[in-house]
Amino acid sequence: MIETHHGELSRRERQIMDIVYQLGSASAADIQARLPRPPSYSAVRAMLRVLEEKGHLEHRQDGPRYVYEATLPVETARRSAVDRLLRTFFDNSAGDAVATLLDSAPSKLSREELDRLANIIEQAKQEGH
Amino acid sequence: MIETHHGELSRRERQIMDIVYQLGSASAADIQARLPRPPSYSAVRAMLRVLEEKGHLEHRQDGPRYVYEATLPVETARRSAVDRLLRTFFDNSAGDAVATLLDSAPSKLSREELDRLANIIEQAKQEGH
DNA sequence: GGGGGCGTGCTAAAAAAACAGCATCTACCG
DNA sequence: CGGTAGATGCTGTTTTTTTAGCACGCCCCC
Repeated sequence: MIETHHGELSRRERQIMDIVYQLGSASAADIQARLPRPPSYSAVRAMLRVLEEKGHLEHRQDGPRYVYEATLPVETARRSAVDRLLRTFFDNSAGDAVATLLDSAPSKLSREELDRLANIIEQAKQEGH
Repeated sequence: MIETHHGELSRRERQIMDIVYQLGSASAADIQARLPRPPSYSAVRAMLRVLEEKGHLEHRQDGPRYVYEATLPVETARRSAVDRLLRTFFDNSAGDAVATLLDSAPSKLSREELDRLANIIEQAKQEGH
């Protein structure tokens, strides 16, 4: 079984996986550019190779260079990250998490998004009842 | 400046900080019991000492033993963890994150919680407009 | 009052991670 | 053609992490 990017990864490995998930796919140079206190290019490639050996990443050739992607579907990794966040900081209460998200950055939510969310909630009420 | 528990922590350190945040406060034994593939008791205490030196944890005496807590307020760490999740997996869209939370575990949200969330959304609509 | 259980501090060693350098290959361009 | 730029594979070294072991102190109770 392949682990998700948390829990069993080293510090740099985790940072790299985060970047890959964020970008969708990335070259060694992309990753180096975004790594905090970036190490040498060689170092980055060495870690990419390890992550590939461990099964977390895979690469395809894109012109002259390698482009890496996560082997685990992003939905799976996301789900797992959300679960972890819920467990660690919200005592598994999705409601609390949603509340935090909503009142933290209210201005960042457009009218359309708010409507969409209201719909989802409405639907949940129907089903739940 | 003290870092949050992500980004600059080693694997074990991160696991420990997660446990501490989850429990609120914890003894060395508590932590050992919850660590995956638990190392020796001594090892756990050594890491706690390091985390304290680095400023991530502090301890108080509780009867015969030390009880550790995070120095960073849980709200701060939570906020930072949420931001990270948003950035990594939701392209900074709080709306998408909420949607994921809502339709992932709908049954886990009680009627009361749904009402509460609906209120928050309603309020956000007012303000936003 | 002494032995066991349970806690701590400290230190050293083993294992893993992080890193950089070099050799090589290939494509392109003057 | 050659040489330069940019890519990879590989390997060795340094640093950090992870771990266990040992000595010491305190409290309890047999």
